[in-house]
Amino acid sequence: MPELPEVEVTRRSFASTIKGARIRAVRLGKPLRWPLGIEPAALVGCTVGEPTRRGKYLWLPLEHDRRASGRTGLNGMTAAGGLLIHLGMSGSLEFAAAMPAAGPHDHFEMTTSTGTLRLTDPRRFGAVVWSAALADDPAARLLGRLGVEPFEAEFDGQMLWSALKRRRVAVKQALLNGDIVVGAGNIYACEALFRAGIDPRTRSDRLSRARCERLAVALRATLAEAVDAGGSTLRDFSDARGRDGTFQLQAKVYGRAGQVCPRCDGTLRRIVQAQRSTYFCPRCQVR
DNA sequence: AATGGCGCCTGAACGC
DNA sequence: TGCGTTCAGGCGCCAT
Repeated sequence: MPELPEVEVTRRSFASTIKGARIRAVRLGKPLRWPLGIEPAALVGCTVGEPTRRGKYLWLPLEHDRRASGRTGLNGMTAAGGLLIHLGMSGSLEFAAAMPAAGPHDHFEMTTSTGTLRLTDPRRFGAVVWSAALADDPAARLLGRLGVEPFEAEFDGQMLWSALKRRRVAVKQALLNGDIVVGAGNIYACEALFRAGIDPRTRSDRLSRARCERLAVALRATLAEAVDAGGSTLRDFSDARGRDGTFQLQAKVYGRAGQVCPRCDGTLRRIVQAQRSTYFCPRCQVR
């Protein structure tokens, strides 16, 4: 499931090769979570800038190219702005010079001068949305509720503590919410809490400042290690060059109910919080 | 403002 | 073999 590491790994795998590419054609498959918001033909002729990431979203800036002639959109206009991309639950991007024929789960495809970018997303929780600017709607509305980036200096134990002390939900849910700090989905929230020795059921406002410090460090380290491992490939994630991730092999608790805790020899458990599986060690993760 | 629950989707795994 | 059920979970949205 694409969380911050998978999105970042994907970004790095095609950022430099797509930068500067001229869009030649855009085709859509079945509807994704939200409509594109612009005529696909209006994107033709734009040049793709450097892809960036915010939380689990990717932003592909599009620029006008003054030298461009040829195809234009409605009223002779081409679209600048950019594309906000979310991989949802089952999405992955591929960018390649030669692309096999589109399959039934390929729902967005953009042919450019240096290769084709394709979004494959069987469950269609993902989205590709055009926005005139990152600061304008719809991008602004989608990104507006997001918390801080975990690798920014602004995110630290103090900041986490002051945000959590106003919440009463379980700390696992607070992490998943993404309005305090972005990036952790179910896998990395579980792993970070294990690393910090914190019971995922702990009420957010009951965590001491020192434990928030540990959690902030643990979350950062977990996400960084996952990026280094190329993300987690549980089923079908791979980066834009088709490379699988390996973090699932070094996960300490996720998906390991019944196994021995790698730290204390207790038995790992699976519980359900907010209709989602939580994996943890009831012995060495304390409230 | 914070919180809990719902719905969107499809494929895999499972029980009968 | 075939069918129905459950599960996977990101996240906007709604009601409370």
